[in-house]
Amino acid sequence: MKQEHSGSGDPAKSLELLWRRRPAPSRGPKPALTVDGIVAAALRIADADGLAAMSMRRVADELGVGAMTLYRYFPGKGELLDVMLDTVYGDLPRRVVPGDWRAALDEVARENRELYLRHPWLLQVAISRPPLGPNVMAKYEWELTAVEGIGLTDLEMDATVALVNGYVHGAVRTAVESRQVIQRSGMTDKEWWLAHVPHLDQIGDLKKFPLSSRVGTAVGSEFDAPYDAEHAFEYGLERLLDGVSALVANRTAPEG
Amino acid sequence: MKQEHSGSGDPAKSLELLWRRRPAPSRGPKPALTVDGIVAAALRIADADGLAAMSMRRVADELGVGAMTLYRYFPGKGELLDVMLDTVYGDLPRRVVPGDWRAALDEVARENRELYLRHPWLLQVAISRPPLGPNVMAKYEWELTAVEGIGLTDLEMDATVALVNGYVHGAVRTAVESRQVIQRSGMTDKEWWLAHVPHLDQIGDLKKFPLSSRVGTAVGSEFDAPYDAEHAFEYGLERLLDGVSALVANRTAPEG
DNA sequence: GGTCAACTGCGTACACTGTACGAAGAATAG
DNA sequence: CTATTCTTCGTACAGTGTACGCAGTTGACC
Repeated sequence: MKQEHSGSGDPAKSLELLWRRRPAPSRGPKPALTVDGIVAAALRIADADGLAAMSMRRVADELGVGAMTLYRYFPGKGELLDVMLDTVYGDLPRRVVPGDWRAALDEVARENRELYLRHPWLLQVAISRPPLGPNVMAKYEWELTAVEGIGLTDLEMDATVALVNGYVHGAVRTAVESRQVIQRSGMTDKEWWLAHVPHLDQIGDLKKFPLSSRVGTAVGSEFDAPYDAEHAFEYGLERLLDGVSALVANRTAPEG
Repeated sequence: MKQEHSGSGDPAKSLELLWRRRPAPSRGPKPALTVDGIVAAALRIADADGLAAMSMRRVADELGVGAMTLYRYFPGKGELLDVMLDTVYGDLPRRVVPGDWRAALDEVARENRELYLRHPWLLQVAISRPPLGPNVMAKYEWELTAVEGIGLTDLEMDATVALVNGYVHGAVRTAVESRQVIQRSGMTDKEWWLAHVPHLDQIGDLKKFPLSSRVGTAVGSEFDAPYDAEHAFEYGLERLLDGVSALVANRTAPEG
């Protein structure tokens, strides 16, 4: 996959766009479009057909204008993506679970998971140096709230939130890739495995990989894809929170 | 980022390519290239300039042939990527640490990390349904060895290996993205943050995000990028293995 | 040795991409 | 009324993966 990148323009212009602070022009003709309208069209396309289908020409077509018209509203595609990101972050419920850090982190993980599942193209946008729009800021604040006041340092709070977010990203990416490959190929994972095994055994000698054969077969016969993804997510999240729990316990009673 | 996909051709052809079992043709002129030569050229480009730079035309140029010539050796770009993947997996040392599952899993994580750092383009290829070449098989076998015989079920073994691999993928992706964005923008994260804060405060009122301000400042002043990535990796891996540890302890002494 | 089938290399073409440039027209300030 | 600013958008450019078909080379068979 190719990564899609944010706009690298100057901070002032980007923040103006994200916070909708562009001063209305006085002199020329009235603009036919709005930033929100363009973003909505782009989101419709990305949600339905993926990020690869979201070209500037396609978005322009959706709005009934020429492709270059969009460049009057956004410096480039990167900035459009930035605003799309901040916009979908606005859909997070951001429920706060007070008094129970584990339940709160669990909620953070699940809301992020839902968001990725609703907008799979999010998995493909690079988010180091996120666009600092209102919803990106609110999301980070909400996530930190989950681990505030439980004895972690500021640095550990940030690392923990990043850890959970990274985990969710990876888990959903795997699940979505699996879902997409099933659709594209018209084969389940089990069918795919069964189509390969005979050739593989003849050409590469499966007996040289006893653990892979045993475990691979167990996984293939036990799981079908959606169930698998669901359980992998639950399994990993539990391990992760157990790990954080050990740290929190250590911070709460360090003189032991 | 756009995902790059594997070839979807029939298993026989793909496995033939991966295991180098293509019968040498008897009739026509001798081929001027070899599968290994093409893969080596493609790897040189991908390692140096990234996956986006690795176009069929560029690989062909590197070898001094026309673009379409490559299609005599690979059905398409996807299959070339498959063989590239299996090839770099061959560079893993695959050191076995006997008798200590935690050290063994740690080794798995670190070797995978090194591999991703050496070939960052690996982060962008989708690996659900990996190409079943000799090195892909050996890697999976080696990873399962780390968690064999410690009381986990076959399903838990697979889930644990997948969890560690997913974690490493995510951690390295974050680190590499950060490294790349610093290079492209010529700004460190701290400089970037300091360039945004004044505009952000004026336009969006930072006082509404007290935790973000506090933690963000702490992170910004304490870390520079490479140190940050290193520590984030260590921190997360420790949490993860602590979580697995809790499960293993539970399986070892379940009647407590 | 001649013939034919199989094989290799590769030029051209097609439908895409993001976006630089500049022309044509509309709205308003003076 | 004019000058300025602002809009829409056609055209162009350098890329992408790869389908198609042609020219030339080689070895197998008669």
